[in-house]
Amino acid sequence: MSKVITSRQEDYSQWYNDLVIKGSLADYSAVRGCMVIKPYGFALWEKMRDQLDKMFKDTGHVNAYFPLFIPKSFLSKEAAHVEGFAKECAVVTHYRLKKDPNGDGVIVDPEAKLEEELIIRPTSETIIWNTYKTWIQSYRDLPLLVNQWANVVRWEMRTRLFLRTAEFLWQEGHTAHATSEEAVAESVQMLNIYAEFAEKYMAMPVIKGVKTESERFAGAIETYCIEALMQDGKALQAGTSHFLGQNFAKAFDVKFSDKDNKLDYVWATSWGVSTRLVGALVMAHSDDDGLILPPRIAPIQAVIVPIYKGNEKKELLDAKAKQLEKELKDAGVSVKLDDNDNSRPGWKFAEYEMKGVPVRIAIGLRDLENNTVEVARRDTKEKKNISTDGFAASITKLLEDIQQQMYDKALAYRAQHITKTDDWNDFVKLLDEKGGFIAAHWDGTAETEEAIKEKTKATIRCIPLNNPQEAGKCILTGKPSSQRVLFARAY
RNA sequence: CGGGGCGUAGCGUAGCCCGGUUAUCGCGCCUGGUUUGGGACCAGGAGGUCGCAAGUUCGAAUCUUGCCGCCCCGACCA
Repeated sequence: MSKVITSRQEDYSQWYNDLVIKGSLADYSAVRGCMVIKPYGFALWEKMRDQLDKMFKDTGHVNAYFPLFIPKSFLSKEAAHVEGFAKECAVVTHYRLKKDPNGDGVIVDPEAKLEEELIIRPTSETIIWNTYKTWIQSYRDLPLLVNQWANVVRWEMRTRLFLRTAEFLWQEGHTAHATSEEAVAESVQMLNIYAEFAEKYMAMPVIKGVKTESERFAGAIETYCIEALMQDGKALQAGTSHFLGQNFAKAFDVKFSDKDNKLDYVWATSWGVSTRLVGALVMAHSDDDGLILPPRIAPIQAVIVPIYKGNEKKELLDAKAKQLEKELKDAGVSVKLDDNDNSRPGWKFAEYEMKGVPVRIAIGLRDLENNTVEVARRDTKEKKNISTDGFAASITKLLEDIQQQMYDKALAYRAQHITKTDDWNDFVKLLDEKGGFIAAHWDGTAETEEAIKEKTKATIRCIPLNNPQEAGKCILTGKPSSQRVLFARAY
């Protein structure tokens, strides 16, 4: 027993850390607040990235790359934007080091001070809109649909692996449109893509909604979001899509001529998801034995473990295992045959459970005689023997079932954790004892939202899209309200 | 930045209160052998600036002071 995971009940935070570290997703690094994404964790991110990238391209977007550095003056051009990010920007002030004349090390060369300091991008709206100014002249240049995969830096006071690190990987889409309607439609389209990705691939149900003014992206007119629910009852924002109006076009003077040769500012969107999704995936599904990964995102979908006694029929067994591996590969399953002789089957079983591999296939001498294998699924721990006739089809079907059942389970959990209440004491009690989303009336003011946050640490996660309208009274102030909004404590 | 915890081999730790041979144990690692249907066993072996620095002392992992780093909780945020 070399790897022990803290149970969720004992310490949820520690459980999460254990999973990330012991599941080989990431390591702490020598840099405060930054992590090393290990190969297995990166493979997971790559699976997400590749799928999202395909979905972006299928909707007409193209990839590009903009600089890591942003001139300081750019950031101040959009007032709300600078306000939102100023507190967490890393700044480059010099471009050279030199030998320390008083010691062995190096020091910043005071002679090499930059004329204008550079900000490490916390997001790229400014550098991109500064560039778009030169790309856009006419309505024929629109829409401009660009995405970039990049790293960004936000100097957070307190960090958590994947959920909040000083540097993280993400994609940021930045689009320009001729009309407001078209830009809004783009924001909603991307929100739908995120939701589809979360639900179909990550098996993680999400609620689509809009943010209140105080939770809105700095510089946006409207922020759309998908909100997911974690197993400890806390909400997690899994993706955002912003309708930016003409704010950045005005700040960077990006105008276009329409068909009637009239000049107008262009309309913008931006949208992003990050490596935070890895953290969401971990917390949405996993258990006290390790990760549980949905088949469509799992780097390894099935692992084959041969079990032998000495060298008896070992060649036959090896041949059979290789044949099964090939059958799965041919069927498009990402499979690993673990015939490493250094660790024994029991160790391998535990290890692949830790890593969340959806399906484990064990084959031994008994199976060889019976033309069977033992198949174990990670999500339910269920084991059964199946025939090797139609093997690949059985496994493919099983992977689909697991994907579906993981989603259904998460959906059922969420359904049980959206609670309506109209009573303040009940509201507080629900937050403390049950968790999850609480659907309650709100008078629509930022003051009330802030007061609720101070009293309960719960924030308005979103106002769901197509939210039913219903007359009621604000949960805190009793003032009239026209709809319920979703409150939760959040990551 | 405040509160709490911690720093001893790759990982997890004992020893510290009450200073005294060669710093404990487990896992992992290396060599050889036996094993393999739920984290194997035997034998041998390698591996240490006890977080860093100064001080007290004949003598410091242990006492004193300062510093550094990490984790958890809170304020900030995705």
